[in-house]
Amino acid sequence: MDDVYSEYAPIFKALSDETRLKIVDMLSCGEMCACDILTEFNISQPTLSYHMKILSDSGLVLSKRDGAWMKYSINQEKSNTVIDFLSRLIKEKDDCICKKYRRNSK
Amino acid sequence: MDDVYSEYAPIFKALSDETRLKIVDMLSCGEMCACDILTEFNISQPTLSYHMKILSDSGLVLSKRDGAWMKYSINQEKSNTVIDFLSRLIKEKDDCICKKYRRNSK
DNA sequence: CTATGATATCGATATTTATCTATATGATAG
DNA sequence: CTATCATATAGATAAATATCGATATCATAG
Repeated sequence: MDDVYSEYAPIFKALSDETRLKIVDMLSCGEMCACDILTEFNISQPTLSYHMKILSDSGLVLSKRDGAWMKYSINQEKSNTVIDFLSRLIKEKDDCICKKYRRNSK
Repeated sequence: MDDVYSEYAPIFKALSDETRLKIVDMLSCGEMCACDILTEFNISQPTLSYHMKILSDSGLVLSKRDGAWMKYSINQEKSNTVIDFLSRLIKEKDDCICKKYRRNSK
């Protein structure tokens, strides 16, 4: 019902860290393996693995194993739903929650 | 330079909490005062004040004093820059950081 | 002025987050 | 098989976050 908020809050949390934002940007041209992503940051391998898990769990990033490597890529569909959600969130809409708090509603 | 990431990370952090997402939604039809927002949540007045500060600091929400009340509203321009940022982030682009990590680049 | 209502700040605290080192697991090459 | 490379998990920890009750500030009505 109004659990769109609890659905999207963790996705924005995934985007709320500069390292993860940069990773998403790095993936925007196509898939990369963890080892190549790692070279760009001054973080340990477990820390990168932690960030990739958060991005994967959020649905924004897809992962697949390719032999010894993990290949990561952007989930464009999911990402677009986030953009749509945010676009709608900030705009007045017919079925808007905010009508509830204004005159001649209810 | 690549501090777009550190510029936007705190904005997504502001959006990473269900209470704050709902507040933004409530503001989407126009301004509301803190006291009216508060009635919709089971949180204390100081907690709401804390959330409103995070939203205001992020730039997503504007605040102005109106007598004893604080009136909050969405900063549509700022919000649109966030949507644009996210749209660009997930898409391939000419000046993309990800080119750096691929053949015949540098 | 002063009482009241609205909001902000302070101090404390439980929880969550980001990070590390050490270690385990998984895959492949020889 | 076993050594090696890539990744994940476990355990520890410092820092950040969300929350509260108590109190301070600010604005207005009387």
